[in-house]
Amino acid sequence: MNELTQRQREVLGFIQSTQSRLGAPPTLREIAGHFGFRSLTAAADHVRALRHKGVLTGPPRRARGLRVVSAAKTRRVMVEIPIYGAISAGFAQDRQQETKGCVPVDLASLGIPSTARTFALEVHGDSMIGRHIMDGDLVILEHGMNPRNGDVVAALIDNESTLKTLVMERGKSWLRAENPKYPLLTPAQELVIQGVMVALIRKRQG
Amino acid sequence: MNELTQRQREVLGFIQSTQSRLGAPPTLREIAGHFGFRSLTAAADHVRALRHKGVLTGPPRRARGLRVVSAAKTRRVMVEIPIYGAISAGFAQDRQQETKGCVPVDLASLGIPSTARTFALEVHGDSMIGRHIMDGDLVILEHGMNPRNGDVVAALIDNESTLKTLVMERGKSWLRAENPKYPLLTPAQELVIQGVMVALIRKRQG
DNA sequence: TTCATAACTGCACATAAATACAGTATCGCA
DNA sequence: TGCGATACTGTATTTATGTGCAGTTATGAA
Repeated sequence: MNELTQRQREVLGFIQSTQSRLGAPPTLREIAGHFGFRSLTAAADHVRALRHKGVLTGPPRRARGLRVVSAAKTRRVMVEIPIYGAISAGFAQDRQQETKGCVPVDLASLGIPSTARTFALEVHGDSMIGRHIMDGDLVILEHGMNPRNGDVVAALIDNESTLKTLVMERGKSWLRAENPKYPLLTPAQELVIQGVMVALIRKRQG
Repeated sequence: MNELTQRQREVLGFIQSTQSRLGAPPTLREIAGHFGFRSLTAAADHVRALRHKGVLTGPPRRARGLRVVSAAKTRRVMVEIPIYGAISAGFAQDRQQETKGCVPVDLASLGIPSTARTFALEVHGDSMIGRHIMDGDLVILEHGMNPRNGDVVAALIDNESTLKTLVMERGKSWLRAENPKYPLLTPAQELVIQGVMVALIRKRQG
């Protein structure tokens, strides 16, 4: 009953990110514009559903009157940073339970578009040193994003999340490993692409 | 010139408190209602004055379009990101005027300690590729921080901010350039160290 | 004095925004 | 088969909101 659909999660995520980015929730027009709706009613329907399910509130008939209810859970995009390899097969659903570490990061403040499917990986080892990704770096990824040729993606190999470079050639996709432990090229179709790298954060060693 | 009157401070305070309380800035009517103005123009005048004095911004003719600028001073550390080379000799004082680009970044959310002397540089070229710092990366630096051996620091060379590696040996400090354009080693005493790198942010190419 | 500015009142107006209403299409379910 | 929910298109209507114009009062500087 209280479950949100995929689309509703996307709309809620957009409302949240707009709130933290601009300091005010979006209008129905802005929601419709962001998702490409040609009708305001589409956005209004989603907002009505989110209101009905209790995750949105606020006075009616007021400009930018939306308020996200579960502020503690959802006001900011909290990126979950699992220890290397913690993400396993049942990705989308079980993500919450399987993360061992969690660091809150406000991606909107970085100008990085963040949705409900944004997550992060802490890099272990020098396997991606060819792409200048170092041990200890934080890689921000987006699940379900359409990758482009040369993008760094996370794939599930031997029950571990591994970063690879996506290579598209003659209509086929390959994953180029920068880690000698694995074959240099792997057909992308055989693997689950967990996410596409959208940003990287490196901190000075404490 | 830039001083706010007592009344203007009150209005600004109300806008700020409404923003943090409700998640959106107030409308002119709400401002007028709170202060007992019987005319909207009173509120509009104050907002116009606050805009003119630079503490308020945001798009015009938009519902709840006000945005408080002073966030940089009070709430969040907004990091100024000058285009490469924009930082020149008069560093601390003239920083505001000389920045060409500016991106607000909430460093606290990254777990990076940020002070008034935190700033950032956008990296141009591959001169720091040896430290896996790529073209287009955002380097967050701290001015006045005590550097450690091997830290990446920004130094002023030929009126440009240049990233170098600090090497300490036998009580002496050297700057190791990763850029063939400059001598490999430079005595650190002869140069002004503008800041020590504390973090790095890399975004996916749009 | 005159002028500028701050701090308002009061009204009119254009538009930004939310909402209502009437449909269409798909899907799972009983 | 019908029903409800989801996910939309398209149009119209009402409300909310920002802004413009004209005028008042007070204060302080030229």
